[in-house]
Amino acid sequence: MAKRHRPLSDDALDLIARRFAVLGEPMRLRILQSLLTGEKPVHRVVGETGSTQANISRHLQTLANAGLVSRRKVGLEVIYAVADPSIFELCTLVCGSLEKQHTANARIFG
Amino acid sequence: MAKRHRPLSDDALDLIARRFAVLGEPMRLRILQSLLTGEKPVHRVVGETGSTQANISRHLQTLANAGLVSRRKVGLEVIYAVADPSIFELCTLVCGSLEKQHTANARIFG
DNA sequence: CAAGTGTATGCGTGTGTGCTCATGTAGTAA
DNA sequence: TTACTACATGAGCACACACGCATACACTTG
Repeated sequence: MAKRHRPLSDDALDLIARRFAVLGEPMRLRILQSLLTGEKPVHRVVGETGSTQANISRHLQTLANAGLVSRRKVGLEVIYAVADPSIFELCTLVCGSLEKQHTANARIFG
Repeated sequence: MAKRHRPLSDDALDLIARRFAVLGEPMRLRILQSLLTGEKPVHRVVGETGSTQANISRHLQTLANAGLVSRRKVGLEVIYAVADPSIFELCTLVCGSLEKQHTANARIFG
Protein backbone atom coordinates (compact mmCIF):
# COMPACT_ATOMS: atom_id res chain seq x y z
CA MET A 1 0.00 0.00 0.00
CA ALA A 2 0.85 3.67 -0.07
CA LYS A 3 2.40 3.08 -3.47
CA ARG A 4 3.43 6.36 -5.05
CA HIS A 5 1.71 7.04 -8.35
CA ARG A 6 3.69 7.74 -11.46
CA PRO A 7 1.63 9.62 -14.02
CA LEU A 8 -0.29 7.19 -16.20
CA SER A 9 0.43 7.03 -19.90
CA ASP A 10 -2.08 8.43 -22.37
CA ASP A 11 -2.86 4.92 -23.53
CA ALA A 12 -3.63 3.86 -19.98
CA LEU A 13 -5.86 6.89 -19.50
CA ASP A 14 -7.67 6.03 -22.72
CA LEU A 15 -8.40 2.54 -21.42
CA ILE A 16 -9.62 3.85 -18.09
CA ALA A 17 -11.76 6.48 -19.77
CA ARG A 18 -13.18 3.85 -22.05
CA ARG A 19 -14.32 1.78 -19.09
CA PHE A 20 -15.90 4.78 -17.43
CA ALA A 21 -17.62 5.63 -20.69
CA VAL A 22 -19.08 2.14 -20.92
CA LEU A 23 -20.52 2.61 -17.44
CA GLY A 24 -21.64 6.13 -18.34
CA GLU A 25 -24.90 5.11 -19.97
CA PRO A 26 -28.00 4.77 -17.78
CA MET A 27 -29.36 1.93 -19.87
CA ARG A 28 -26.23 -0.12 -19.39
CA LEU A 29 -26.38 0.44 -15.66
CA ARG A 30 -29.96 -0.76 -15.72
CA ILE A 31 -28.85 -3.87 -17.55
CA LEU A 32 -26.11 -4.50 -15.01
CA GLN A 33 -28.59 -4.02 -12.21
CA SER A 34 -30.83 -6.57 -13.86
CA LEU A 35 -27.90 -9.00 -13.99
CA LEU A 36 -27.11 -8.27 -10.36
CA THR A 37 -29.76 -10.77 -9.29
CA GLY A 38 -28.14 -13.49 -11.35
CA GLU A 39 -27.28 -14.50 -14.87
CA LYS A 40 -30.16 -14.42 -17.33
CA PRO A 41 -30.96 -14.62 -21.03
CA VAL A 42 -31.44 -11.54 -23.17
CA HIS A 43 -35.22 -11.65 -23.31
CA ARG A 44 -35.40 -11.55 -19.53
CA VAL A 45 -33.16 -8.50 -19.39
CA VAL A 46 -35.39 -6.94 -22.02
CA GLY A 47 -38.41 -7.58 -19.85
CA GLU A 48 -36.83 -6.15 -16.71
CA THR A 49 -35.43 -3.04 -18.33
CA GLY A 50 -38.39 -2.23 -20.55
CA SER A 51 -36.27 -1.48 -23.58
CA THR A 52 -36.09 -2.92 -27.07
CA GLN A 53 -34.54 -6.28 -27.80
CA ALA A 54 -32.26 -4.74 -30.39
CA ASN A 55 -31.13 -2.05 -28.02
CA ILE A 56 -30.44 -4.43 -25.17
CA SER A 57 -28.56 -6.78 -27.46
CA ARG A 58 -26.29 -3.96 -28.59
CA HIS A 59 -25.62 -2.76 -25.06
CA LEU A 60 -24.86 -6.30 -23.94
CA GLN A 61 -22.35 -6.58 -26.72
CA THR A 62 -20.70 -3.35 -25.61
CA LEU A 63 -20.53 -4.66 -22.05
CA ALA A 64 -19.14 -7.97 -23.25
CA ASN A 65 -16.48 -6.29 -25.37
CA ALA A 66 -15.40 -4.37 -22.30
CA GLY A 67 -15.13 -7.62 -20.40
CA LEU A 68 -17.80 -6.59 -17.92
CA VAL A 69 -20.25 -9.38 -18.72
CA SER A 70 -19.81 -12.92 -19.96
CA ARG A 71 -21.69 -14.65 -22.76
CA ARG A 72 -22.83 -18.25 -22.73
CA LYS A 73 -25.08 -19.90 -25.25
CA VAL A 74 -27.59 -22.47 -24.10
CA GLY A 75 -29.90 -23.80 -26.76
CA LEU A 76 -31.75 -20.88 -28.22
CA GLU A 77 -30.90 -18.55 -25.40
CA VAL A 78 -27.77 -16.50 -24.82
CA ILE A 79 -27.16 -16.09 -21.14
CA TYR A 80 -25.29 -13.08 -19.86
CA ALA A 81 -23.71 -12.67 -16.44
CA VAL A 82 -21.65 -10.04 -14.68
CA ALA A 83 -18.02 -10.97 -15.24
CA ASP A 84 -16.34 -8.18 -13.28
CA PRO A 85 -17.61 -7.68 -9.73
CA SER A 86 -15.57 -4.49 -9.40
CA ILE A 87 -18.44 -2.81 -11.21
CA PHE A 88 -20.51 -2.81 -8.06
CA GLU A 89 -17.67 -1.48 -5.97
CA LEU A 90 -17.43 1.36 -8.43
CA CYS A 91 -21.14 2.09 -8.17
CA THR A 92 -20.99 1.92 -4.40
CA LEU A 93 -18.15 4.42 -4.34
CA VAL A 94 -19.99 6.78 -6.66
CA CYS A 95 -23.18 6.44 -4.65
CA GLY A 96 -21.35 7.36 -1.48
CA SER A 97 -19.78 10.36 -3.11
CA LEU A 98 -23.09 11.52 -4.53
CA GLU A 99 -24.82 11.15 -1.18
CA LYS A 100 -22.09 13.17 0.46
CA GLN A 101 -22.55 15.90 -2.15
CA HIS A 102 -26.29 15.81 -1.64
CA THR A 103 -26.12 16.24 2.11
CA ALA A 104 -23.57 19.01 1.65
CA ASN A 105 -25.95 20.79 -0.69
CA ALA A 106 -28.76 20.22 1.77
CA ARG A 107 -26.74 21.99 4.44
CA ILE A 108 -26.22 24.92 2.11
CA PHE A 109 -29.69 25.30 0.62
CA GLY A 110 -31.83 23.51 3.17
CA MET B 1 -22.29 -2.96 6.47
CA ALA B 2 -23.39 -5.84 4.29
CA LYS B 3 -26.45 -3.79 3.52
CA ARG B 4 -28.71 -5.55 1.06
CA HIS B 5 -29.21 -3.60 -2.14
CA ARG B 6 -32.63 -2.51 -3.23
CA PRO B 7 -32.71 -1.76 -6.94
CA LEU B 8 -31.74 1.83 -7.57
CA SER B 9 -34.28 4.20 -9.07
CA ASP B 10 -33.87 5.35 -12.65
CA ASP B 11 -33.05 8.84 -11.40
CA ALA B 12 -30.28 7.46 -9.22
CA LEU B 13 -28.90 5.46 -12.12
CA ASP B 14 -28.95 8.58 -14.26
CA LEU B 15 -26.87 10.42 -11.68
CA ILE B 16 -24.39 7.58 -11.38
CA ALA B 17 -24.14 7.24 -15.14
CA ARG B 18 -23.59 10.97 -15.42
CA ARG B 19 -20.62 10.79 -13.09
CA PHE B 20 -19.13 7.87 -15.01
CA ALA B 21 -19.66 9.77 -18.23
CA VAL B 22 -17.82 12.79 -16.86
CA LEU B 23 -14.89 10.52 -16.07
CA GLY B 24 -15.26 8.82 -19.44
CA GLU B 25 -13.23 11.37 -21.39
CA PRO B 26 -9.47 10.88 -21.64
CA MET B 27 -8.84 14.60 -21.65
CA ARG B 28 -10.67 15.06 -18.37
CA LEU B 29 -8.67 12.25 -16.80
CA ARG B 30 -5.52 13.98 -17.94
CA ILE B 31 -6.71 17.18 -16.32
CA LEU B 32 -7.44 15.36 -13.08
CA GLN B 33 -4.03 13.75 -13.22
CA SER B 34 -2.53 17.18 -13.62
CA LEU B 35 -4.44 18.36 -10.56
CA LEU B 36 -3.30 15.29 -8.65
CA THR B 37 -0.02 17.03 -7.85
CA GLY B 38 -1.84 19.96 -6.32
CA GLU B 39 -4.19 22.80 -7.10
CA LYS B 40 -3.18 24.99 -10.01
CA PRO B 41 -4.47 27.73 -12.31
CA VAL B 42 -5.91 26.99 -15.73
CA HIS B 43 -2.88 28.02 -17.74
CA ARG B 44 -0.70 25.54 -15.87
CA VAL B 45 -3.15 22.72 -16.59
CA VAL B 46 -3.08 23.82 -20.21
CA GLY B 47 0.70 23.56 -20.21
CA GLU B 48 0.75 20.12 -18.63
CA THR B 49 -1.93 18.60 -20.79
CA GLY B 50 -0.89 20.13 -24.08
CA SER B 51 -4.40 21.06 -25.07
CA THR B 52 -6.08 24.35 -25.89
CA GLN B 53 -7.01 26.90 -23.26
CA ALA B 54 -10.59 26.94 -24.48
CA ASN B 55 -10.85 23.19 -24.36
CA ILE B 56 -9.34 22.91 -20.89
CA SER B 57 -11.59 25.66 -19.61
CA ARG B 58 -14.67 23.86 -20.85
CA HIS B 59 -13.60 20.53 -19.38
CA LEU B 60 -12.83 22.18 -16.06
CA GLN B 61 -16.31 23.62 -16.05
CA THR B 62 -17.77 20.18 -16.68
CA LEU B 63 -15.73 18.77 -13.81
CA ALA B 64 -16.76 21.62 -11.54
CA ASN B 65 -20.44 21.19 -12.38
CA ALA B 66 -20.11 17.55 -11.41
CA GLY B 67 -18.57 18.61 -8.12
CA LEU B 68 -15.31 16.86 -8.87
CA VAL B 69 -13.11 19.95 -8.79
CA SER B 70 -13.36 23.22 -6.90
CA ARG B 71 -12.96 26.72 -8.28
CA ARG B 72 -11.20 29.56 -6.52
CA LYS B 73 -10.39 32.90 -8.01
CA VAL B 74 -7.16 34.62 -7.04
CA GLY B 75 -6.46 37.83 -8.85
CA LEU B 76 -6.37 37.08 -12.54
CA GLU B 77 -6.03 33.36 -12.08
CA VAL B 78 -8.70 30.78 -11.43
CA ILE B 79 -7.31 27.97 -9.39
CA TYR B 80 -8.82 24.52 -9.66
CA ALA B 81 -8.35 21.64 -7.26
CA VAL B 82 -9.66 18.12 -6.93
CA ALA B 83 -12.72 18.32 -4.70
CA ASP B 84 -13.65 14.66 -4.56
CA PRO B 85 -10.84 12.26 -3.65
CA SER B 86 -13.03 9.28 -4.46
CA ILE B 87 -12.03 9.90 -8.07
CA PHE B 88 -8.68 8.32 -7.47
CA GLU B 89 -10.16 5.34 -5.69
CA LEU B 90 -12.33 4.84 -8.75
CA CYS B 91 -9.34 4.99 -11.06
CA THR B 92 -7.39 2.62 -8.83
CA LEU B 93 -10.25 0.13 -8.91
CA VAL B 94 -10.50 0.34 -12.69
CA CYS B 95 -6.77 -0.01 -13.07
CA GLY B 96 -6.77 -3.15 -10.97
CA SER B 97 -9.60 -4.61 -12.98
CA LEU B 98 -7.91 -3.78 -16.28
CA GLU B 99 -4.64 -5.32 -15.13
CA LYS B 100 -6.46 -8.46 -14.11
CA GLN B 101 -8.10 -8.66 -17.53
CA HIS B 102 -4.75 -8.08 -19.18
CA THR B 103 -2.99 -10.88 -17.33
CA ALA B 104 -5.95 -13.16 -18.01
CA ASN B 105 -5.64 -12.41 -21.70
CA ALA B 106 -1.91 -13.00 -21.50
CA ARG B 107 -2.56 -16.46 -20.09
CA ILE B 108 -4.89 -17.20 -22.98
CA PHE B 109 -2.95 -15.75 -25.89
CA GLY B 110 0.61 -15.66 -24.53
C1' DC C 1 -7.66 56.00 -19.49
C1' DA C 2 -5.05 52.11 -22.38
C1' DA C 3 -2.54 47.81 -22.67
C1' DG C 4 -1.72 43.26 -21.34
C1' DT C 5 -2.73 38.76 -19.09
C1' DG C 6 -5.77 34.95 -17.68
C1' DT C 7 -10.45 32.72 -18.40
C1' DA C 8 -14.79 32.05 -20.20
C1' DT C 9 -17.94 31.60 -24.06
C1' DG C 10 -20.52 31.90 -28.77
C1' DC C 11 -20.34 29.57 -33.02
C1' DG C 12 -19.52 26.10 -36.46
C1' DT C 13 -17.90 21.42 -37.54
C1' DG C 14 -17.07 16.72 -37.30
C1' DT C 15 -17.58 12.48 -34.99
C1' DG C 16 -19.41 9.16 -32.00
C1' DT C 17 -23.29 6.72 -30.45
C1' DG C 18 -27.95 5.63 -28.60
C1' DC C 19 -32.22 4.41 -30.51
C1' DT C 20 -35.67 2.28 -33.78
C1' DC C 21 -37.20 -0.47 -37.68
C1' DA C 22 -36.51 -4.07 -40.37
C1' DT C 23 -34.10 -8.08 -41.64
C1' DG C 24 -30.79 -11.86 -41.02
C1' DT C 25 -29.09 -15.91 -38.44
C1' DA C 26 -29.12 -19.77 -35.26
C1' DG C 27 -31.39 -23.27 -32.91
C1' DT C 28 -35.79 -26.00 -31.80
C1' DA C 29 -39.85 -28.53 -32.82
C1' DA C 30 -43.68 -30.10 -35.70
C1' DT D 1 -39.15 -29.49 -45.05
C1' DT D 2 -41.80 -25.42 -42.55
C1' DA D 3 -42.82 -22.71 -38.60
C1' DC D 4 -41.44 -20.65 -34.45
C1' DT D 5 -38.41 -18.57 -30.89
C1' DA D 6 -34.23 -16.03 -29.34
C1' DC D 7 -30.79 -13.18 -30.59
C1' DA D 8 -27.76 -10.35 -33.64
C1' DT D 9 -27.08 -6.84 -37.05
C1' DG D 10 -27.46 -3.47 -41.09
C1' DA D 11 -29.44 1.12 -42.19
C1' DG D 12 -30.95 5.50 -41.01
C1' DC D 13 -31.91 9.22 -37.84
C1' DA D 14 -31.20 12.34 -34.10
C1' DC D 15 -28.74 14.18 -30.63
C1' DA D 16 -24.83 15.03 -27.65
C1' DC D 17 -20.37 16.63 -27.35
C1' DA D 18 -15.31 17.35 -28.01
C1' DC D 19 -12.62 20.47 -30.47
C1' DG D 20 -10.76 24.81 -32.72
C1' DC D 21 -11.28 29.65 -33.82
C1' DA D 22 -12.40 33.92 -32.61
C1' DT D 23 -14.11 37.02 -29.31
C1' DA D 24 -15.86 38.69 -24.94
C1' DC D 25 -15.09 39.25 -20.05
C1' DA D 26 -12.36 40.06 -15.70
C1' DC D 27 -8.59 41.84 -13.49
C1' DT D 28 -4.05 44.11 -12.98
C1' DT D 29 -0.75 47.50 -14.13
C1' DG D 30 1.08 51.39 -16.47
